[in-house]
Amino acid sequence: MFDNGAIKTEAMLCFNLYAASLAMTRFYKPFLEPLGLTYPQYLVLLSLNQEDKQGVSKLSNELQLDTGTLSPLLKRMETTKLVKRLRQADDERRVLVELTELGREIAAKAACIPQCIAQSLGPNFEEIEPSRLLLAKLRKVLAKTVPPVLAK
Amino acid sequence: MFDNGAIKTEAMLCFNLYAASLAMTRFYKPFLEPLGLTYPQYLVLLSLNQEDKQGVSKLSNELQLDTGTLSPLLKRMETTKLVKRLRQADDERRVLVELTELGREIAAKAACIPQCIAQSLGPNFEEIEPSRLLLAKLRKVLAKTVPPVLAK
DNA sequence: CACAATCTTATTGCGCGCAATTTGCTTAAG
DNA sequence: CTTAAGCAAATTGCGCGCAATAAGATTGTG
Repeated sequence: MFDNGAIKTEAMLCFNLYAASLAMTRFYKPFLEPLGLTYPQYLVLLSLNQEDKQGVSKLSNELQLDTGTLSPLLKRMETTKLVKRLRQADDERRVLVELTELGREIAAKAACIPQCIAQSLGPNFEEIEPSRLLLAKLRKVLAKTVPPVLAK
Repeated sequence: MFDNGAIKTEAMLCFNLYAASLAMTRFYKPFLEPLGLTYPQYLVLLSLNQEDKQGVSKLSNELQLDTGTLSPLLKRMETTKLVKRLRQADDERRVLVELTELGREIAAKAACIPQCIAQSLGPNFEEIEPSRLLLAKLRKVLAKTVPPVLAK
């Protein structure tokens, strides 16, 4: 109707990114719930299935989540028997996170979810998937660009 | 080195979306903090600046956040004097959210942030911005696709 | 009018994200 | 050996997201 000159959230990259990410997490939920997983737990499981016995800081670096997020998350995954946490013998500061047998089973079941998602979205998925490369680039650029308010 | 056949998070659309969204929110933080805003509060402010006196459910629909998120968020924005909440006279169920004078001032200051971000990212931004349309599409497709596990 | 069904918002509870601080361990320097 | 500096993980505190539930207002039906 009228346009008061204000920015439309719809027209902003950041809002569409934010809303799309939340929508994706919601979409995964019915797939993950039967497996007793939350979305970030699912990512941890995948990362460990790809490379087991990572330290907390390795996972932190891999998934770009800090220890304030990961520590309690891993504790919960330990109580649900998905992982074990063990102190590294030669450096007791480090904690290695290892998949249990159950963890590997759940990871195996979870492995097909991305294809399920893709299939659910049908031809739309083919159209959208190429944004993955742009998002990977965006994520890296954002991570390494110095916040300019602080620069100098 | 070795590839055990497991999925790489790096290769997944959903992970890149998730990580990029978090990275974007982090990137916004130093711009928003001086204004006393969090990222979702910033979105609410923009939405109200675009159209004032929206009901809670209108905002919910606009930003795709539910009332469990918005109710306490709006309450916090009321205590920081950014908005006022008033019951609609002819339907007391409804709550209209209105920008205060301060709210409009902060919204005005916040309006230039996207350009600041774009400028900070330099030529990378031009490369990445086109993903906005794909993300908008993704968000809509995800919202209206019936979760297939539940379908039938 | 009575009263059930519906609608709108608020509340509760839990799991993130993340800044700031703390704890325990390791290494470096005197 | 001692002590300071640095590192890895955990804890604390707060603000989301969101499911589930509740509370209050309105509408529809008899």
